Amino acid sequence: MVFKPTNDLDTYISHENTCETGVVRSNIFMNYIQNGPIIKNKDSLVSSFVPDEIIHRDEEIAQISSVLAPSLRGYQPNNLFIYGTVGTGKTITMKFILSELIRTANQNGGGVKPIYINCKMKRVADTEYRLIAQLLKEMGVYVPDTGISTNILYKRFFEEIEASKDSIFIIVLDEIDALFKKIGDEFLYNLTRSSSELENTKISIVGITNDLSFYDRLDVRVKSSLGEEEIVFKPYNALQLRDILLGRCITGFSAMPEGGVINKVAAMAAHEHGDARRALDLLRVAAEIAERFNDTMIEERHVDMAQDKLDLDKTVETVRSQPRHSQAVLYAMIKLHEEGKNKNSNRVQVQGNGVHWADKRLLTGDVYDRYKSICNAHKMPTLTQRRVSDLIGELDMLGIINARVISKGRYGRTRQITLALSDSVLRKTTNLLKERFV
DNA sequence: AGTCCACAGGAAGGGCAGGCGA
DNA sequence: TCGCCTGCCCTTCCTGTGGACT
Repeated sequence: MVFKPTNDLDTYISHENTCETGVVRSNIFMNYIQNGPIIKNKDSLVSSFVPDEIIHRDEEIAQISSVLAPSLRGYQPNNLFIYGTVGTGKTITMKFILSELIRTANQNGGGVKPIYINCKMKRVADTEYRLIAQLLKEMGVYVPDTGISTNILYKRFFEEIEASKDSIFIIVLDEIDALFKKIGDEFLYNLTRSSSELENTKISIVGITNDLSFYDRLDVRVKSSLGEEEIVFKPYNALQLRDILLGRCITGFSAMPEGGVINKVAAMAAHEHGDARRALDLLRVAAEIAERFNDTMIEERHVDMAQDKLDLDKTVETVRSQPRHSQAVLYAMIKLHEEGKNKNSNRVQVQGNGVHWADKRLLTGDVYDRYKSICNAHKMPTLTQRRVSDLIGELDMLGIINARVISKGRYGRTRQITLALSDSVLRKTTNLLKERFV
């Protein structure tokens, strides 16, 4: 059988790693070498890549630079908060500015020490202890993962800071809202209050967040000790996204995409709140798919397939990495969803138009009952409803389900749950969970 | 207006694994 | 080795909620 490229993602995936005979060939990489890749420099096609020039962010760069510039003269910059939705270039702009700041500081004798930490990284800075430990690690100080009290850790941290005489530390906390959600704002208070007592060095904090209401939720005493400045990054529009993509195409591809590809990717990403990260992911995956099809150019159909693949990969991987009980809860929802669908389709056949098409909304109590029966069938201990309620909340936060609290009057308050998965993603997820719970 | 239901969700604490320091 | 510290996962207890029902 000769495999012809199609627009069907399942066909693509199922043939992704096979050959005509199903026998593994010894020259499996030959096609890649012979046909020549579309991708010239993959690094420049990922969202974390910091290019030499940041476009469409001149105003923001000027604003942030003016806030941080006093550090070059030995003065403490104001604390700064940067807001903006996902993929608006906050992180990349900040990293660009930090590299420029270091370069300029080095030319002028040093003294500025930026530390960048992503607070969303699991087991890196998702607790107060880990945050301070990570700050110390960034300063070259070994810290054990556990075993030391947080107070002692703070003490060590400020001792290290003080030892760096006449320096200005700029601590950039990316996704600071994630840390705030976990541990509150005490760490901000501790950092700002203690830093005001330092004699030889100074600390400034730059918080980056997607949450525009973040500052409003801080405690009053934290707000007063922060005394912050704020900058909001607006979403990119389709034209700006197109410019960004064109820039990355030049550095990333040896063959430019087909005519409408860039516009299509830009339009799709602009539709998703001007998300440049999504635009780059789409373009990169489309290029990878085109290469695997041995095509010489990225076409619009590759972009459509990339869109499906990104959604699929993200969700299935998320489900795969969940704890077993979370998977059991999700499996309970999928089973109830399937049964509801079948039941209603039968009823439609029997009763004609008298019954509405599948009511796919599930309730917490039903999900919990089914979850318990799945646990019993697999000899797993059952978690309490309280805990399962939290797991449902986590699945909601991950975007796998939509859960909304409703009141059914005297029949109580509950969560109304719907699956937030497309058909192809649901199929893959169901297969994955069936393997775990057969 | 008061009652009731089926939870939601906050707070507190238990048990566990693992590291540090005396 | 032991006590103390941590994070993590979990349970128990409790109060709050909001719309239907009486």
